[in-house]
Amino acid sequence: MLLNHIRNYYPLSEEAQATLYDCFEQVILNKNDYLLHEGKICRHLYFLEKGALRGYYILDGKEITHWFGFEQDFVTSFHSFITQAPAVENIQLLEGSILWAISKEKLSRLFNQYHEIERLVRIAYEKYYIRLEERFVNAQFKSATERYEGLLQTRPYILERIPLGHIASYLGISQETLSRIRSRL
Amino acid sequence: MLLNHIRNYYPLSEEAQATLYDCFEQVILNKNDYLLHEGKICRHLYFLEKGALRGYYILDGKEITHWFGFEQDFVTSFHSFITQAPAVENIQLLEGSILWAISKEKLSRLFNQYHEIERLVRIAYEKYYIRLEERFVNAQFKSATERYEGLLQTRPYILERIPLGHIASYLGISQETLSRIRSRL
DNA sequence: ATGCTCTTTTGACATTAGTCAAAAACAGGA
DNA sequence: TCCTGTTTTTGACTAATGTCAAAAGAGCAT
Repeated sequence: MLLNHIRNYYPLSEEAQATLYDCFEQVILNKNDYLLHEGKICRHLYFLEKGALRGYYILDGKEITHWFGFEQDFVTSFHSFITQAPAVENIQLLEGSILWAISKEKLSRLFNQYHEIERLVRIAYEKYYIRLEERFVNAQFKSATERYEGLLQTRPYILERIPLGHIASYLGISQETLSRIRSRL
Repeated sequence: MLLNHIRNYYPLSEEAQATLYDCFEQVILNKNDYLLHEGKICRHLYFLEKGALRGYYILDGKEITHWFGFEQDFVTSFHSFITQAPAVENIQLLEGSILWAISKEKLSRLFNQYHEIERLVRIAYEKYYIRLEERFVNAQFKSATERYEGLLQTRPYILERIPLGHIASYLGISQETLSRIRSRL
């Protein structure tokens, strides 16, 4: 699954593909388990083979879910993973999941070994950056209703798999407001 | 200036530094000139030696300024530069400025030539990503007043150089609201 | 100083979204 | 089926922010 994903989406030589694949280790976790707790340093990047999870942090005593991960996503606490500083967020499983983990050290070694793997990650960052830019624009300049409609169009499956409370906080609105938006449509 | 900046902030071999530097060309523009118009493809990355500019797009007939660039920033329309699709945003000079431009083709050639330059850009993306993540969290989960106070603390110079209307839209609030927040503090 | 333009502030009112509390709907286990 | 805990919806009220219009202030050329 992971190997297929790499093969299909990333233009790597056979050798680099195999070496990359060998660096991942399988992790299996249950619903409500934590992949990362606030305050810990996130030392791994994960590929999510099956399942769902969320990143959230606490603001004014409330949980703010700021991203979800699903099948075929690479996930981590980017801030902590990049800086190796303690995480401000928690990563929690929303469903029982199968993941594949690679440590930051292994990844760095791969960068030295294969220019093409570092390129791949550079390009992956470009894509992540663009997506985050879109979300940023949505967050700051679109109304709650528009954000909800956008989510409906681009990732409707989220609405079926995730409790409304998490989705409301992901959209940056209260659960009551989300409920009212839905009843209006 | 550009060369110094590269020397000071990026760990490159002398050879790579020199080659990189040679790929930039100076651009001088006046206040209110445009570096990029909506609909055009952005083919260059710029280093801003002196001056100030903003990226904005039109939403519901209004200009939305979503970023500013100042001295020593690398700027471009990231979305268009990365995807080579027509830009949705405009980049406009807020002051007469001195810039240095490098084309996407030249940069790609440098990536092939020097692994270390591609690494540098990969790392730069990590930094940009983290900053954008912070702005995103601010936009979605902080109040207008908190966003203004944050700007005051982290980049007070913006407030002296940029008209309030642009700043309000950068903060995602109306100019009137910004004016009222300021009078309260 | 005068007039012109652009920027910033103020006022009155409308709209959006948040909060708190309670009711309704749903889901899973005994 | 009934109970229990969780999720979702509804109601009443409040707070934050937006909109439109007008006034005040600043900068600059004449």
